[in-house]
Amino acid sequence: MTPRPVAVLVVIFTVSAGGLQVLLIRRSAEPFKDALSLPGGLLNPGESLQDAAVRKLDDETGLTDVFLEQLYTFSDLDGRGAVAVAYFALVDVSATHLARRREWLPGWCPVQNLPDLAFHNEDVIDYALQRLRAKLDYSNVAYSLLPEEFSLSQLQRTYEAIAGRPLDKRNFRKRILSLDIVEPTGRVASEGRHRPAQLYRFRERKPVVF
Amino acid sequence: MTPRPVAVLVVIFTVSAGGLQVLLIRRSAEPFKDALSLPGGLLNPGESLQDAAVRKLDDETGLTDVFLEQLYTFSDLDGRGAVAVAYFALVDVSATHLARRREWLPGWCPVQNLPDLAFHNEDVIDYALQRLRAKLDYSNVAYSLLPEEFSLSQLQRTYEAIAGRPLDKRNFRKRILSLDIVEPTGRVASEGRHRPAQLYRFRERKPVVF
DNA sequence: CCAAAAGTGTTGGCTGTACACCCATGT
DNA sequence: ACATGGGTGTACAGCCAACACTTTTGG
Repeated sequence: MTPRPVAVLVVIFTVSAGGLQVLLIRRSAEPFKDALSLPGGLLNPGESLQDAAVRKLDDETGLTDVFLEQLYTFSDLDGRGAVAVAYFALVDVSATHLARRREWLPGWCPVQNLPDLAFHNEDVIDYALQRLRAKLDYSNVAYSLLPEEFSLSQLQRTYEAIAGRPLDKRNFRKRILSLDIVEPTGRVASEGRHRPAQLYRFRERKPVVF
Repeated sequence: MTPRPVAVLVVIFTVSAGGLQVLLIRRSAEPFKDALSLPGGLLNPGESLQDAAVRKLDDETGLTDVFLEQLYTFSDLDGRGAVAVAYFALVDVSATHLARRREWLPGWCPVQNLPDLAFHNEDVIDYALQRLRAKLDYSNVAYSLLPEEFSLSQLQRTYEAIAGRPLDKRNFRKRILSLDIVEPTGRVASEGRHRPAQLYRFRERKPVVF
């Protein structure tokens, strides 16, 4: 048993409906048939871990050019044998095209009140959430959760959904602007029936650490 | 090739001779026979990743109760096929008993001026060093690099060896003491031919984050 | 004119950094 | 007596958190 099955798991987060959501699928095979779990699967021959994670993410969301990072490698999720390398990804819900399978559809689930999941996948999600919260404080990862153009209020709502608590508006804007990770586009958003908002975009659409 | 060989690698750091050192071995088998590399090996049947890393660490140093953390999982170190899960460990050099094999002995090598290593192991060490430097700033990991009792000057030298730059003595002491991670033992060190130093010990001999 | 969200500054506390001298010991 | 490392305090600057009102728009 020295050569072992190697799988990748992907924790795909998005912010939607004011909350942080994670993508779950319904398993169509044993073990844990019909239980909910994270998307994942075995490596193809010759495939690297990163490639497998990108492939899985693409399968489920149709996206490839988003934040995707290795999280942790588990060897005890199925009790024995298999090694599972977990990744986590951040996607803009408005850009995703969820897979439409004959079997149970994948769907978004709020990270508050997760149901019971196969293979202790709750632990994997908890770990990913910790990492995401930490990275929010010292990197621009949120670029991958929003459309190209967005208002500072939208950005703040995204941060609040992840942090799980309200943030002070003036302090938030001061901090984001002083970090110089976003720039105004010159355009304004007329969406909503309220005062139009200045739109911004991230200077870099790839991970940057402060 | 879906089931794959799974190996663990261990980056074992210590501070000695005023510098940060890493444990290297000389390979006795192909590929890269006779090249230097990190210690590592395949998982035994039924063994978890953590268990394999602990076993490897014990093989090389005789230590088991030290800081050991998963680092990253590589799938391209040997060009193809094998998956290598890297761990990193911190040991007190005065407590280690290096393995004495018939083959080439393991030995400490300063992380400044590493030689060429098998399997791009330099990259693994660089990554581990980044992580170590980061953790030094927000955790008590240094507990695993020092004997039970130590002076604040010793602790400072340890921090300086890892950071790679001198630190201000008064600021260092203020910070460490205000973090409340160490406590005085009441004993003093008469070692050296100079003024005796107050000895301290870590309150927790396990990882704590600030 | 009302509801809803956008936008905007100041203050006080805390934290991190720079900086220099005296003391105890062994040789 | 001198060389070596141990031990100590202050002052300034930058950062973060708390806090409330005005403006613009659509309905």
